[in-house]
Amino acid sequence: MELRHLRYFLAVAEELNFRRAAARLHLAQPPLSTQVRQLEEELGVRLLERDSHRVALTAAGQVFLENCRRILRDTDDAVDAARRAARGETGRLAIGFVASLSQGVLPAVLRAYRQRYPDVLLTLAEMDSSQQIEALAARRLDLGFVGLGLPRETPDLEMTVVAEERLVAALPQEHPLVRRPRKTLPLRLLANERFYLASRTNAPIFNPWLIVLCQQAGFQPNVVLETDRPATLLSYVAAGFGVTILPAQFSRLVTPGVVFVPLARPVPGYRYCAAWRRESAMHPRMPVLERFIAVAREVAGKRK
Amino acid sequence: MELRHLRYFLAVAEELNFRRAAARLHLAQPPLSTQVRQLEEELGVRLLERDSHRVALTAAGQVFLENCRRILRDTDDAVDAARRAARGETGRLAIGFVASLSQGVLPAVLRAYRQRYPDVLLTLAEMDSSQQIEALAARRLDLGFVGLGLPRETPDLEMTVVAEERLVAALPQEHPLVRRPRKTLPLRLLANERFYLASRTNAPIFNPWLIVLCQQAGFQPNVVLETDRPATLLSYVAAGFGVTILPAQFSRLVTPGVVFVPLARPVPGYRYCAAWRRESAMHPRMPVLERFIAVAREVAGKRK
DNA sequence: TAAAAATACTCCATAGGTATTTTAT
DNA sequence: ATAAAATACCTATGGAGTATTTTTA
Repeated sequence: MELRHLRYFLAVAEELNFRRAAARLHLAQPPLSTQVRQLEEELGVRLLERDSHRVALTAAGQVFLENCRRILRDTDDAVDAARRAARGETGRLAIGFVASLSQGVLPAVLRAYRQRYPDVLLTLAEMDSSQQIEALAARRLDLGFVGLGLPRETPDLEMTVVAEERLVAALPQEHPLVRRPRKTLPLRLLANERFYLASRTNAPIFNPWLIVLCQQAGFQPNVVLETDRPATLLSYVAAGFGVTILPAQFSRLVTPGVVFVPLARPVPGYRYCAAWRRESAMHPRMPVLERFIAVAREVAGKRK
Repeated sequence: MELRHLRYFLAVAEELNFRRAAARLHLAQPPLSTQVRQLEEELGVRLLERDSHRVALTAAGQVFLENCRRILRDTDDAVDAARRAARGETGRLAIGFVASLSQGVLPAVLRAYRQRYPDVLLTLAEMDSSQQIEALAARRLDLGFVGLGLPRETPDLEMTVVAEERLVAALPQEHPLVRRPRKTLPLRLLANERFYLASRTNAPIFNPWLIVLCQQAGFQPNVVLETDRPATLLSYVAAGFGVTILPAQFSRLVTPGVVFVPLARPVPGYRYCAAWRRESAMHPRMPVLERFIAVAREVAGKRK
């Protein structure tokens, strides 16, 4: 039994006339009769009563007709579903992101993507950058939004920058540098300070990257690691224990006794990127991912 | 696109190996490759990634695979459903019956039928015999349980007797005939009585039939028609207004002042039958009906 | 180099066409 | 007599087989 048999039977059952059904199928009448008869023989069931002037469905024919309609509709739908999947319009995407992006590009990208591809099921997971890189390799994630640290080459990943944030130094209110007239602070002026950094939040990407920045500015920073959140670091700064450097968004964490000063050029901003597994012959890039990357690039580009 | 394409793709998708899939399909490998490629070309979508050592599903392939499974299962089910319908195991039957059969053969037949053909949907409607005959012609009923009166030939119906009930005369307690020693009463002894008959309950089958019986017994009965129920007739009898004749089941309606006496042979019993449209070339008998008739005959035969 | 899929070609089964017969009104 | 489906027969498309090449781990 082939779909042809179902299509032919459907036409005859709807027209109740072999000649018209054949015309509708762009077919001569005799082969149509042959195929329908063949179908009946395979089923071992009479589907149509015919005499020379009338064609009528048997009880079995009525039952089969309804099923034929459904099956033929389902095959059309299956073709359509496959095409949509190939176009990246349906499917699943598992996406990771670092917490510090949850108020940045990420919502903008997600909004734009969901609007264009509403039938893709997105799974979001907040994870730190290194967890994401591991999860990408393990195929638990399809794409991760991570902090871009040392541009260490990860040969199995591709990435694109989606956001860049200036760095700000957080200084105690009474610190002499606060009284400088300039709005920005050259990094090298912090050479003798004690740096408080949050290992849990920023490790392992941000902290090494910052240390390299200091080295490029001509000094080896005196670093104290606190296994805690940025807000905690700021209270240390407020207490006058030292200074810290953070992406600009954390200056929203207004803290009495703490003054935020943007770092002067040429200190670069801290960059975030989207990362995904490099495609291979056996694992071509998933269409959904392809589309997501395109949207992410577009939205990130607009925000620059 | 034909079912062949789906079957072939399914095999490859499950084996993830063209050679093994071909073997499973009792087919050589090259035609299998050809067909799968043909399917992909028709869809305009790559379903499988292949290299010389591995075959993997694309996202679209996964979507299509699930739909293929469902469609192929559905076609098998459709074949099965058609066969079951042809065997009379599924479908619908609209059945009519006269009220006086609702405690007779009818429940027995229905019980036996439902047990053997639980998937047939029965629609039951209590109607008098002539309504049923009309409904049969109008195809609102497939089978009717009716009283068998004058065996007037209805060329478009076939029927089979399913029950026969003796007739009883209902006499006032003080009637002289009650004092006869015999247990049964010859009909001709009622020649001079006034007959109360229920036109609503018994017309149009029973009453004419009874009148013919009287004529055959040698008299023209003096008939009073009451548009009412048997219980009402019996109260007239109790009041001494006249007599009535009823199928034996109504002697259950015990009424003070009324005595029931079975009529003597050769007066026949009143017969009920199942009736259905005669089959024609264009309207062969529905399989469900065929089976129902067989069960009805069997159960009616056993009860004799 | 080896294992697997793709390609090249050949063949024949059968879907589909044409001409005609059968059937029922 | 007519209209429709069935039958008979023919044609040719394309599905399947065999032999071979290509590909990549």
